[in-house]
Amino acid sequence: MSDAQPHLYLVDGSSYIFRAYHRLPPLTNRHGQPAGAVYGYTAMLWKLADGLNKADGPTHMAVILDASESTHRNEMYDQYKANRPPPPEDLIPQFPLIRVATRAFSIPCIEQNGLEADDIIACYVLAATKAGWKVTIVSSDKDLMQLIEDGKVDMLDTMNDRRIGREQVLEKFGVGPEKVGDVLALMGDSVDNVPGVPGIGPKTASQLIQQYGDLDTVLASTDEITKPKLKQNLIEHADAARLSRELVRLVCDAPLPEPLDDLVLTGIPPEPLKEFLEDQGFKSLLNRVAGGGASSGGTRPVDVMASKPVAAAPTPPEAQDINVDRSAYETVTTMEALDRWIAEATANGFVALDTETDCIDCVIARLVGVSLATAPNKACYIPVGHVSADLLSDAPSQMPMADVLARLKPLLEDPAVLKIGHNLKYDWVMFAKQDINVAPYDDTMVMSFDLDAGRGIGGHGLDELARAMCNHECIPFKQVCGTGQKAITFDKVPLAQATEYAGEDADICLRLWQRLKPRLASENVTRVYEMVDRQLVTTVGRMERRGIKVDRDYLASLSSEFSKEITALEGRVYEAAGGPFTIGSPQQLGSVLYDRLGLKGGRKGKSGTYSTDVNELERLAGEGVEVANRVLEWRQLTKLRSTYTDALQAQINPETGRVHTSYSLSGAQTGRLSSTEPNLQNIPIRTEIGRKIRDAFVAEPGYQLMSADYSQIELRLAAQMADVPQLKEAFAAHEDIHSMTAEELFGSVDRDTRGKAKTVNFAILYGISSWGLAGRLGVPKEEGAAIIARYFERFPGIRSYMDDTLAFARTNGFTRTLFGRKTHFPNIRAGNPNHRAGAERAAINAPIQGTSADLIKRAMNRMDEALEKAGLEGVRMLLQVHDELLFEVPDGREQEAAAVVREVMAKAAEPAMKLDVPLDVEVGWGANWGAAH
DNA sequence: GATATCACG
DNA sequence: GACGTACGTGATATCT
Repeated sequence: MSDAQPHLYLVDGSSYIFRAYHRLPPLTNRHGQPAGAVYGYTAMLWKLADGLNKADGPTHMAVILDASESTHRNEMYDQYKANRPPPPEDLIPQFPLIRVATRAFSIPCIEQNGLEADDIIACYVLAATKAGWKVTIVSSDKDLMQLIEDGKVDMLDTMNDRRIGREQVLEKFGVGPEKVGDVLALMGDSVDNVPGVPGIGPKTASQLIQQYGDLDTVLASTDEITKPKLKQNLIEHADAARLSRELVRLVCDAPLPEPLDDLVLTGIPPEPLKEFLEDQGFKSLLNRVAGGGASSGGTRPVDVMASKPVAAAPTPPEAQDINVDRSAYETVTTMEALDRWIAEATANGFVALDTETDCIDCVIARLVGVSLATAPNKACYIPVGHVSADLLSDAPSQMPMADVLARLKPLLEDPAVLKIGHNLKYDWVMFAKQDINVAPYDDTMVMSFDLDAGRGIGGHGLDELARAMCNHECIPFKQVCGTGQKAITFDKVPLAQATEYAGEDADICLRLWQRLKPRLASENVTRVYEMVDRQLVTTVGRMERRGIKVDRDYLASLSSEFSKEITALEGRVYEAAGGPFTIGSPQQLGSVLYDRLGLKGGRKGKSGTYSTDVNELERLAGEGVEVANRVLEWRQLTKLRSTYTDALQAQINPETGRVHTSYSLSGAQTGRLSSTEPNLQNIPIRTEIGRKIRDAFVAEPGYQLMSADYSQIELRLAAQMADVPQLKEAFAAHEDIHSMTAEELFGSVDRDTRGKAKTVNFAILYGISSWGLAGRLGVPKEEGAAIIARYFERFPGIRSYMDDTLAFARTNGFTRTLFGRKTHFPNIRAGNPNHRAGAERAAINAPIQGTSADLIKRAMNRMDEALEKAGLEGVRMLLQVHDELLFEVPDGREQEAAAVVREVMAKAAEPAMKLDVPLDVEVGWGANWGAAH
């Protein structure tokens, strides 16, 4: 390359690591320090340096960093960058590692007091172009776009591999690079706190500069401007605009800290690099060095493993056989024996435990026995509530429950003894009812969920895990208690059998813990386990115990109201159909509609039966088929009656008079909670008639129900994670996001375009297809495709977010949320394109839905303490519905409670993370849930 | 136990 | 270029 033109690559290191930090999972290095951004940075440098000797690759290279806090800009304007939040806590330790990484590549790392990285870059650009070199700036900072010159200087955004030249600048700003500074001066920059002119954003700024040529001319021509508000702002803030122009002007005449020729790139000496990669534990990169110097190949970020596994296993770790000897378990019926087990557990420092009860619902269940395990095959069962199996025999010999609990309490609350449970929420509530607060604890079900969500081993139940991880079959509950009519409760199970069953549960739980615990660190899920999900066990346990009051009489009257209407509707449907049939049977209904009445419609589904779902019925109704409407109404009312008004009454706990749902902590693969028996996360709200059900959820006398929900949280997170400036700015300005999208996509905002934009926004979150979108919007598929294309064009970050997420998922078999939660997608590499496409859509959605779940979980974990601190211990958090929390608040304390709740929810990401988008929370209250919205 | 439908975010 | 008609849940009724 002796006579080739030198090509200098200038890497904007500071801006890169911020973006890498937000875009990459929160990985840790071999020392357990956060290293996600460092990893991303290392992979990027590798890729760049690998371009040596390739067409348009670097011959010279340097990394530019910000050295000092204060520069000449602060002398001009003391508020410069004053609003900038401190970096996230787990990014701070990564800054120094950036220098270490750069040195490991033997690439110069340049910083200079009093100059920002942007200025140093400008100086080098000027010097290099004067010498006839080509320059590529590796950054996506819009300030640096001022430096672009066709054929001489371009920019490279390595996150999405995009080259930025004059054309791209024109596209973004509507003006060439030489005028970018004027546009920036008018629009200002909230991140750097460059004031700009109020009311002027990118659109107006660009238009003014296009019209008048430069900033000074704009400011001198205010009398030509017709819009009164704009004119006034330009006059009033002319000085701010001039100051802004100076703030965004890059210094390009400072002396170069290192001469140009010293930046030459001759190749990367392998030894220092190897040493660095080994120290960090970046195994996949290390393998490439070992393969022989700078090699080629993709540098997609892969999971950083601590010491053991080399790459993220696409399949779960293999099962390891265990030997279970149930005959070794002991039935404890004397104080002496109990004390022996307690001493053993205390000396051990940990103990696995399980409770047996007479009912699956922990709020009403009574304790029957407790099992403990201190080592494999070393388990015992302590019966406390067994009764005789029939009227003829006596109850088995056992200690009084009160005595046993009094002895167990110190152990269960001993801060030096870790209590290990499987789905410990259940056991925690059982003991909480006896005034025992089990702590500290681990939960093997939650661990399994955090490690293997979506991994295709089914659920995370003890029996399933024993099978998948240990090739062991647990005694089925059915075998002990029977099924159907003959089923008995556990208190009637003979002690010998009970001991084998219960002892096994504790024994297996302990073995699972021994296998799962070390994987948390090595597979980088410690953070989400410790900071989110483990704490949630007791948070949710407390909520389940509280329950929510339901007005039974009101539900009963709704029920009969619905019944009357249902009967009336049935009469009309039968009349139209020419005879009675089972409306609830889709088969019969289909045959009535399409065969007997001869309506036109399609077959659907493998079974070859007619589809009669809402879409079909609404289509028929639209064609004037009256009976379709009646069936729809009938469906709605029977659904409401059977699922809600009737079922809910039956769910009221006779002891508390309240409904206690059970939240599953490991039910939803994305990290959401799910609610069962009853499901309180799908109480109607979308239709007026359905909303009446919400009015049945009431507050105790002297209390109000207060609802607090995150506004548009998933779209906000999409804006954050995909790093879409327009969306982030719109949220920061509390604009209506669907209107803003409508403006961008269709050029105008009215009811129709806003509605379409809303659909498009959701489509994006769910992993879009042009067919699907077209179907939803009722437009031809070409138009659907065109809208998607326009969306990607207007919000380019979305495209790269999707590409990056899918590439990551394909490489690693899982995705991660901002807090590191993993969701696995075994089908992401499926041969069946249908399965694969499904996995891809789910993989695009999971980080967003999952991050939203992480956030509200963090808020929930902090809520009780925050309320207590504010003197609001009377406020009780009752329900969670994905982005909503429902509270019971003493009359008169609503305002105070709202303030605390809002604060905790809005700051849920902190201090681990500082989001660019605000998390707005809408709060309302009233006598019932319906009124609280 | 599978399938269809529909309630929610 | 084919693929398919949005992501995540749980409850109920009907029919096999």
